Amino acid sequence: MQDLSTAKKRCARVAAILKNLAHPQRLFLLCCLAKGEASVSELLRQSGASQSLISQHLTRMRREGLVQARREGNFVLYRIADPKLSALIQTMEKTFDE
Amino acid sequence: MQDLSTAKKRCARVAAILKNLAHPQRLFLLCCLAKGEASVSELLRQSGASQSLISQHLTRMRREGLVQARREGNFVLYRIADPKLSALIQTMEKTFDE
DNA sequence: AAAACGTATTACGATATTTTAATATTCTAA
DNA sequence: TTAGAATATTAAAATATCGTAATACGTTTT
Repeated sequence: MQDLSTAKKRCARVAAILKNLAHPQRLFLLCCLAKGEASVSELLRQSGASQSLISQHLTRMRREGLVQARREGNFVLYRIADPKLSALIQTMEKTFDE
Repeated sequence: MQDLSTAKKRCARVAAILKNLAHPQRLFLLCCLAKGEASVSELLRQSGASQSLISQHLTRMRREGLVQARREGNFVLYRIADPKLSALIQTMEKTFDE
């Protein structure tokens, strides 16, 4: 175990990440991406939310470093930046499965 | 794997939980409690935040079912309600350790 | 080069969250 | 039974987040 200020710093870092996950639509997007790269169109179809909103969510998560994007022709493909995050999301899905 | 609407419902449920964790001070409180029951005074000492604020955070998390409380004389002892949540928090601490 | 497609950005009102300060409550001990 | 310690509640201002609508941007196709 570590000292308090270290623990607090970690909490600040982790909380900043969790702010992104703490929204139903963003979490859903991340769950989709935890299964692999996906285009905005695909995410749009699955989520059912508006184009603008999805794009804003993705932009935000890219800005915060949770996801990365690459363009392929007309499409933009998103993926989760850090395998640790993928793992965490899948853990959460299993944990709150029932 | 399950159908989309099931996945979305789960995301809604989980996001509601994560909203509580997505705050540095609340996450810190939960990390403390993940190690075992603690009084408000103890949490207050460790966190260093104001009495009112800590109490509000705890009240909120109790309302949302993340923690439970019992009174012991003058003190109120808090604990995490669901072992699953304790486990998740410890997983997160390890995951974002470095 | 214009049209069409996929994605991103901007602006704004509505709503929610966070924090501080002041006060109230509950219990114990004198 | 009053004082004091521990905790909770309330109110209100400051700030942040959310969703919609309108528009812009980049790429491909015609």
